[in-house]
Amino acid sequence: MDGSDARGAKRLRLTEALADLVLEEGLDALSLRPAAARLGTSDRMLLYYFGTKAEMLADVLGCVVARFAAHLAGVTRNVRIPPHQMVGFTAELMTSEAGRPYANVWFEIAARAARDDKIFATAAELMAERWNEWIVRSVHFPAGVAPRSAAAMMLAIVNGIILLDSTAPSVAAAARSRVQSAAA
Amino acid sequence: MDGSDARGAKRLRLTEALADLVLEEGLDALSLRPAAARLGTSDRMLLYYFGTKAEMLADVLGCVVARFAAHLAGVTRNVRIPPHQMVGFTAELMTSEAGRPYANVWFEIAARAARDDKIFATAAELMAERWNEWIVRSVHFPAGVAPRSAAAMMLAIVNGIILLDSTAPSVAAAARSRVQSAAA
DNA sequence: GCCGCCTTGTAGCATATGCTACGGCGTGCT
DNA sequence: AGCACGCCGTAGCATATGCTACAAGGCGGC
Repeated sequence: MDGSDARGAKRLRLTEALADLVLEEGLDALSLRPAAARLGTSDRMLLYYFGTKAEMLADVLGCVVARFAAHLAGVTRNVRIPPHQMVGFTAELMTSEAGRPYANVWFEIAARAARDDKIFATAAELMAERWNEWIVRSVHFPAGVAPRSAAAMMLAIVNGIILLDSTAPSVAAAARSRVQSAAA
Repeated sequence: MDGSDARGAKRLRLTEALADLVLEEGLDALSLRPAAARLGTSDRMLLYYFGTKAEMLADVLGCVVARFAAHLAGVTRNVRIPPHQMVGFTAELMTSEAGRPYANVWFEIAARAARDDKIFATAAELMAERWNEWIVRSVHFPAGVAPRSAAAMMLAIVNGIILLDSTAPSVAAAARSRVQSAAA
């Protein structure tokens, strides 16, 4: 019984290891031979366990999204964040050392999703959805506002800030200062 | 005189054509042989005029950024947009048929800039900077607000919205509705 | 012991990619 | 006419990439 499913177990372990790799080096690190070398195996094995690179990619993306959701959930375990602090809080979270890897792959996934790449599109949608749900759960919205819409707005602002933060830090800093004053 | 600089002129024409290509198909379309085929020449010629692929990339990115700035300027020629409409206006602009190509390459550039890719980093910074300057010029900010910071905040929100729009349309729609009500 | 299956290594293939070497063609200058 | 130089095509190289073919080793069941 364990022997029959050992393959699945190993596939999962490989997926986790590949997710580590992607989170610190980006999607380009998923080339079969280099990636396999990092894990101490061969491209031959990756194909054996995943069948095809596309399937491997799908598994790894799913893993990354799951980890991201778990990461978010872990940060706000039993904690509610006041609405006016959520944007700043999340922006800080995503630009911190722990959050940057997720932000970076998020950008890569989103960029490819924008070209009609189905596998990235589904991953991106899932990731954004999870992210938004997390905001809904972590913020206590005042009565009268639609949580999902308000959360989406916050998510958009956070996304914009971290995107600018990765490209034009001075512009991002200007935007952040604005968030500060708005929150006060 | 014209003969001596014919090379530079042709290089510029190639750059423009490559920019067209990139804007409609993405950065991956810049592989030498496929790109050259699209332009009716050979990879040999691209190397001849640009010297190296890296230089070609730099030229094309510069061209794309310049065109983007020109596009923005053209839309608001002699027009000022009220502050409370700028976010919605720009979001609409970038998700329109004319704007999407710019948004898509913007995401690609930003994603690569986030990994320490210098050439993309400089292009991304320039593009964000130009974008922000355009907002500063196109909006008449009330006295007492720092134009650059306010523009940066708007830019962040727009970025977030179009990013979500390309990945999770339903979330983006929720965010947009929020912008509408805030503007009213 | 032997057979069969799961796992894994070694080679190889077909294609793609950036770049180079070499040579031909035409134009303008002397 | 001859010659040099700018332009360009053909081949080729070295490497990378996804994937396949073949075979060897190991392990459990009969």
